[in-house]
Amino acid sequence: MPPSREPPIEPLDAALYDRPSVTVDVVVLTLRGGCLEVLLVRRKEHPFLNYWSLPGGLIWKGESLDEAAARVLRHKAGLEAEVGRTRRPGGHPIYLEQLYTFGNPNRDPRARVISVAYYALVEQSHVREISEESALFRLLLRDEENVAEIYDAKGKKYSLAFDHAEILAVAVRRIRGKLSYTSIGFELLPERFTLRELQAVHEAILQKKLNKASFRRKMLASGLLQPTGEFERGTGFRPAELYRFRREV
Amino acid sequence: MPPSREPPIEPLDAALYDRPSVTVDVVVLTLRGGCLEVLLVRRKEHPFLNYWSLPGGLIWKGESLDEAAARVLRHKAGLEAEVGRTRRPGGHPIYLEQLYTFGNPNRDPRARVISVAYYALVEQSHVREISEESALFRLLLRDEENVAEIYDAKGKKYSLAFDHAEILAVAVRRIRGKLSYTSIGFELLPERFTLRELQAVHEAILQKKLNKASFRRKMLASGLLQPTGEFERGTGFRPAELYRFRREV
DNA sequence: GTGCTTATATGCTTCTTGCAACTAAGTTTT
DNA sequence: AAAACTTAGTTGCAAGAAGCATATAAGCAC
Repeated sequence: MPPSREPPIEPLDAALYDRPSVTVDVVVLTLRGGCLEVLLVRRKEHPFLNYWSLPGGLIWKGESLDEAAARVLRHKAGLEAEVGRTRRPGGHPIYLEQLYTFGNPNRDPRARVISVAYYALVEQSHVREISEESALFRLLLRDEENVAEIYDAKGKKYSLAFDHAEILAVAVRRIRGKLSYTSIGFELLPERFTLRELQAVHEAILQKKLNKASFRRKMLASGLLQPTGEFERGTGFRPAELYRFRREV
Repeated sequence: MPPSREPPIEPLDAALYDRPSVTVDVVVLTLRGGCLEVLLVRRKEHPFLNYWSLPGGLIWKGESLDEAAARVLRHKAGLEAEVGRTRRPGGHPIYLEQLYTFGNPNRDPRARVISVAYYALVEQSHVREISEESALFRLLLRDEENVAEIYDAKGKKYSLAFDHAEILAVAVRRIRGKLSYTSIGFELLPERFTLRELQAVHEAILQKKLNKASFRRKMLASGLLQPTGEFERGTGFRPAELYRFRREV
């Protein structure tokens, strides 16, 4: 039997239950200049007026969580995505996946808000800073820290609204973990890319230098790369071969 | 700018928003007879009256998701847990961690219910079938399938309430993934255990045989094991040494 | 052509993993 | 008591993966 001191599992009246708002927040990540960057939007309301925050919104009736995340991505980042993996007009998919759910009772001072966080990996050229109220920021996660740090192009550091710095930390850790046993590393690259670019993606996510020869051997042996026979152009110096990610063998 | 055909991100009236119930469901896993088993409870209400389901409950006011999961575990499984990792009276912690959030609009036919799923790993001797309305079932996840299968001791297969078979599939896959780069393998064992038992845990989770010599080498080299100098007793045949999991080096 | 830079390949060493055979320590059988 | 049996634990070897250094190749500038 359950301990007698505890309240019963079902409270006698509905007042004990919570009926929270549920939102979806999306971590849109891209790679620029060898660093991970995240798309943030400026808040126009209290609390955290004028703070930068993750794009997000309340879920709607009849909409799944995945659909809500895709909608937020579409409206606040101008990106078409779907959890399976859709192809955008350009032909390259956007990777979108549920990350974690944040539900501490006081994470929003106004009311109980539970946020289901998603993350999206987007090729750099497709992230547009849709309005003056959205921008890309450099993302840095130090070892052992449970919040990520955010910097603008000038190196100025920012505090984020709500628990969003914590959400970013969870996102970076998740991506680091999945890098080795999934193919998410390709999601930040255009359809055709060089091995050097692929290595840069891995190095940015893991925040450490990798051995060139080993990296090439492993990638080529994985069977995930399809050589296109084409090469970079106008690089100065020897051009690298372009590869394509081979989905499904 | 966002496409003009889409509704605005913030609907004009609140009728578009959903204000769902939020519940926590807990996947309590243990190991018995070389198989993963899961604790299920029998439903006493419609829908899915008399179906077996995951223990769960609505979140309460002022309670975090982690706390709600621990409360469900306490009341419906008689287990003390906390997400960090607490020690129960016996001295062994219960591993509890958020798994994934399920929010399809029709997963509960009565109303919109979003469920934040957790999973707990429990040493076999501590799982009690608390009442006649709870029991352990064998858990099997076939490759490529997106729902898990549930069998009782006689080998009879059951259908679960709601999307709970899908939740179980996600749980098994998550644990499989984390087995190699975390120490969750120890959470299903008592404080002192043999290498053979540890290997059995890994084999049950991965559902494949492992090589004895390689497994031993890797485990001993990991530095996670502390020999106790003590040995099994009354085993018939040569007794194996007992090891302890060394938390934090 | 030379010199510079980056791409790509190769040889070597080290570490890991899988496989098989071996020794060790108990109990049971004869 | 000795032999047989079963599981615990070790060791040697081969195949594979990963780190490191070096060599060759291909483009550009001069």
